[in-house]
Amino acid sequence: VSGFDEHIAHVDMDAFFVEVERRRRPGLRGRAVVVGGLGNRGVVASASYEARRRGVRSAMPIVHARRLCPHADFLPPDHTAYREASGEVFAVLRSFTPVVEPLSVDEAFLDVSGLRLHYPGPAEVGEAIRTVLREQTGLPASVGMATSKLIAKLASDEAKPDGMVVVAAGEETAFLHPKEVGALWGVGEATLARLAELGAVTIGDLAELPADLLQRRLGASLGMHLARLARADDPRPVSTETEAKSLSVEATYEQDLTDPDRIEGELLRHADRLASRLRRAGLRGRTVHLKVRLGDFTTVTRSHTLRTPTDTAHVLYRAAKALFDRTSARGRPVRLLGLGMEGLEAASAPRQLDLEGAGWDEVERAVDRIRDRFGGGAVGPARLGGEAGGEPG
DNA sequence: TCTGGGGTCCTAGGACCC
DNA sequence: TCTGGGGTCCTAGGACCC
Repeated sequence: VSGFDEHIAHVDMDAFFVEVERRRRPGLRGRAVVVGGLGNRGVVASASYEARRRGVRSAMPIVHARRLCPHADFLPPDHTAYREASGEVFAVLRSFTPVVEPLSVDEAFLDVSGLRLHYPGPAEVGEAIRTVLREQTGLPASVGMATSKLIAKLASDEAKPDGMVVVAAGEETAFLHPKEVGALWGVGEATLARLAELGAVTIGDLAELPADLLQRRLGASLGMHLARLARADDPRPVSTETEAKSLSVEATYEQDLTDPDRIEGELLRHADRLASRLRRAGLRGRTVHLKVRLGDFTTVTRSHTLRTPTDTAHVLYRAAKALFDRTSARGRPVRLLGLGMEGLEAASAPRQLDLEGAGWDEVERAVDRIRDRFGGGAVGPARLGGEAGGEPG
């Protein structure tokens, strides 16, 4: 006997940020722990299962979490530590197979077909992944094993926390149909409401609806996608393609901004951070996006496509200011400012001479070198008065 | 309770070209 | 003088995910 059909693994780290904190602060074990922005406008990024038992959830306002669970330890996020731990996790996953598709810092699909001859069955593969992750990183993970991405992902949900679930070939529909439509990847609040209007509560209900009806109500793409998923029809392969399509930075302010000088200063700071990240990634971008959220939470975006791709703060800042002037946000309270870039290409790609931005590339590349040697705060735009600039470390 | 930050993908209208 | 259909690019907004 050799081989098995359940060759797709979905690996999902349990309460990832919390567990990374516990790894270096064992005193946090067994306690309710919440990681998230600590300001008045912060939300929960990760909650331990002790806190979840009290009703704390991801994306919940932190003030709400404090009310539900006042005795929890509340920690600010340390993204540098999480990025590093994520690197350890992915190194372990790639020691099993090169066919790894990252979904986020703490989640991935693996195609383990290549391990068929080395393990008696999918359960042994799943448990081996969990065991090695635990040994090498000290972090708990849940694993789902199945014949498709759709079912493997739902299986890992069921395995949580710190467990493993195999859905055997042939059992997909029986596993899938009793679940609620909201369990499907891609069904959020808005789609849930529309499906409820159609009388679809479970995935089994959804499978009864004709695809063309779903397409009319949900759009061509999502409608067809859901019609197929509900029938357990999911041939998507595990893909190792990971090229970034966009890069962005944004910030929500403790108090809404109204001072135009302050707003320009923040746009400059964003331009500087974004340009720095682009250069570090060896990328240039063509389309600049500005995002402005006003005090009443309405959000407007403006974008502009440059003639020539750029990675300089100078060009980004000029574009950002011009875009802001097109929003009618001037004089109104600003809750959030974001700056993004898409239409990315490798910085090594041949480029036309851009006279307007000429000269700035070299200046800013020199800034990068100084930051690499002396740290992110060593040098920045004069307007910022030395209080910020660049990426940490 | 009052809503983060970093992403991906989709829709739809208008411009422009063939 | 009035009118095709398709393709691509740009822009704005929205849904969704972790």
